This record gives sequence, C-alpha cells and structure tokens, in this order.
Amino acid sequence: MRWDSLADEQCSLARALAVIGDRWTLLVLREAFLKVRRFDDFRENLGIARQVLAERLAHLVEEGVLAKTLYQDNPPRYEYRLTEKGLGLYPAILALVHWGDAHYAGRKGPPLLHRHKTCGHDFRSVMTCSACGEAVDPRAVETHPGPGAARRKRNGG
Amino acid sequence: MRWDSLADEQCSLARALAVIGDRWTLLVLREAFLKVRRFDDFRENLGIARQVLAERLAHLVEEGVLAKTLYQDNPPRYEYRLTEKGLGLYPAILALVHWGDAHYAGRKGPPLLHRHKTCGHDFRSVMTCSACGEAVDPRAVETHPGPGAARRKRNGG
DNA sequence: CGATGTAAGTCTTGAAACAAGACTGAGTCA
DNA sequence: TGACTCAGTCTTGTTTCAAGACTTACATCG
Repeated sequence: MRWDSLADEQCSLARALAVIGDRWTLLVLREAFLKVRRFDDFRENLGIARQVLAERLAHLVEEGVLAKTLYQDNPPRYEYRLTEKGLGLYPAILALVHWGDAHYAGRKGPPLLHRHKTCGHDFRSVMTCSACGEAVDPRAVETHPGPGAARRKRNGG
Repeated sequence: MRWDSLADEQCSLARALAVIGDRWTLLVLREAFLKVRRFDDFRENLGIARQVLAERLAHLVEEGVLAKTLYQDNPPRYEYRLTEKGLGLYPAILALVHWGDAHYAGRKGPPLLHRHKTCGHDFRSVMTCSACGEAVDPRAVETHPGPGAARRKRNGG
C-alpha cells in the first residue's frame, strides 16, 4: 500500500494518519497549541525546512485543522489558527505527551506541565468511558464492526 | 532539525514521536491492538513493504513497546506482543481513532466500535482530568514549565 | 535615494526513506 | 520430489526530506 492512499482506507486511524501522520505535522500542531501562529515562528521553533513547513501548513489548512487568515494587508501576512476540528486533536496529543513523560522524561520529571484551569491543578489526562465515566483499561476494551464497516479482507478500525 | 535527532529534544511529544512517529508505526500498533502478532499477518493486513515492516518491528522491540518472543523452535518463529509500555499508547491511538470517526467516517458511521467490557457499552474515550475527574476542554488547559524544563530558546512540551 | 530588514514563501541539490518485488533458508505438507 | 509457509534480506527505482540560496513585496533608516 502507498502512504498517500491511506485516506481511502475504511479505517479511522488510517484516515486520521492521512491528515496528521506525516513527519513534523504533530510537532507543527504542538506549536499551534502553544499559541504559535506565524510561519517564521513555526520554522524557528521547530528548525524545520521551509518547504516542508509550507507543505504541512497547506495540508492542514486544506483539511480544516488550521485556518489561514490575513492579519495584515500591506504586505499580506497570514496566521494559522486551530479550528474546532484542530482542537479535537488535543486529547490525542496530550495522551502522547503524557506517554512521553511517563517513559522518556529524565529523572527530574516532565519538561512541561498542564494545568486544568477549571480545577486549578496540574493533571495528566485519563481516558474514561463516555458511557459509564470510569477510567478505561486497554485490556477491558473489545472491538466489533460498526455501521460503517465494509466486508473486507483487511483489518480496519 | 533532523528527524533522527528528535529523541534528543527535551519535549515529551518529540520523544514520543521519535518512537512512534514514523510512517506505518501507528498502523503496526493498531494491528497489535487487534491481536495481530506475526510478521506475515502484519504485512498482509497493512500491505506494507517487508523491509519497512522489519525495521518498524525491530525499532518497537528496541524501544520496549513490543516484545519479540519465540513461539516455535523448528524453524524458529517469533511473535510480537505489546508490552505494558505499548499498552500505554492505547489512549493516544483511541483518541486518534475517535477523531477520525468524528471527521472522516462516512454517513453510515464508524467502521469499528469499541466496547468497554467493564460496563458493557460501546463508548468513545473522554479526556478527563486526573485531579478533579471532570472532562477537560482544550481551552481550559494552560501549560507551564515543569521540573525537567531546561532553559532554552525553543519551545518544548 | 539606496541599503537593510522582515515575512512568507519558492527553487535547487544531494541524502535518506520508501515501494515493489525478487530472492533466501529452514522446515512442513502431499 | 515439488509446492508451500514464515520471516526475513537484497536490489532497484521513486519519493520525500534537509539545507540553504533565492524571490517578492513592503517598511524603515539614514
């Protein structure tokens, strides 16, 4: 399979990865969540090649994850902001960050903490069940085909 | 910045991506979560080049995400199983799957559903706060440097 | 006026990663 | 004996990436 045919897969993970699975894309989004909005700020913070950044931003805009808006007319200058759809990626990113914290932080601890403004405490994200509200253990999950499942040979989820 | 120097970043997301940010890696892990354990099953389900699969599996084993164990002596045959560390990626993967479901499932609905065995219901994962137990809105999170933060020019989270 | 600076890119070039498929080796099945 | 399975390695051509030079349009400084 080619990477660029991922979007045609029936699997939701594959479709998500077609959008954010490219190299650098999640790091670009990390910057966006840290309120970075301008081309050169992204480029400087990430040390990414301009061309790659331009491609990633254009792709994310095309997919509706970021919105590109003019913030100045003369000369035209643009900024990139997360859309609602983009904000929807926060749980995934935070889960990865906390996994990184758990397994790769030095003995001093994590480099960045997240505070829940609502309750005022630093927190880790906990995956809970939308049905019963309890924390979910990976071993307590089983999968079964949903309404959008196609008859197929390949797995898809 | 080079992609292969990601692991040296202080940012936990970068470190996580150094492990699972390669093309195909998350799809390999999806298969692992769907109980796939053998080389050729991974290869067939994913349609991935053998060489790339061999590399990805080796890398995941090296990082302790998968464990490679002999399940047959003659000829030697190995299987790849998720470790505890690997299971720790489930929240991130599920968050991505649910994001894909929300934005890219056809009108029929998601191709795969997840059932919480503990309560018996199909569910979506909800990101909740480890401190107060409430669901967390991305806008209600603010970040601040943690104990492992280095003085630095670049952002890191 | 001319020089310098900034923002948001495009172009070029060489290096690395990927895709596809042939090949290998040890053992099994008919 | 010949075909088949599993878990890879090897080869070849294509695509993507990294790094940096170049471009365009405007702003400011002297």
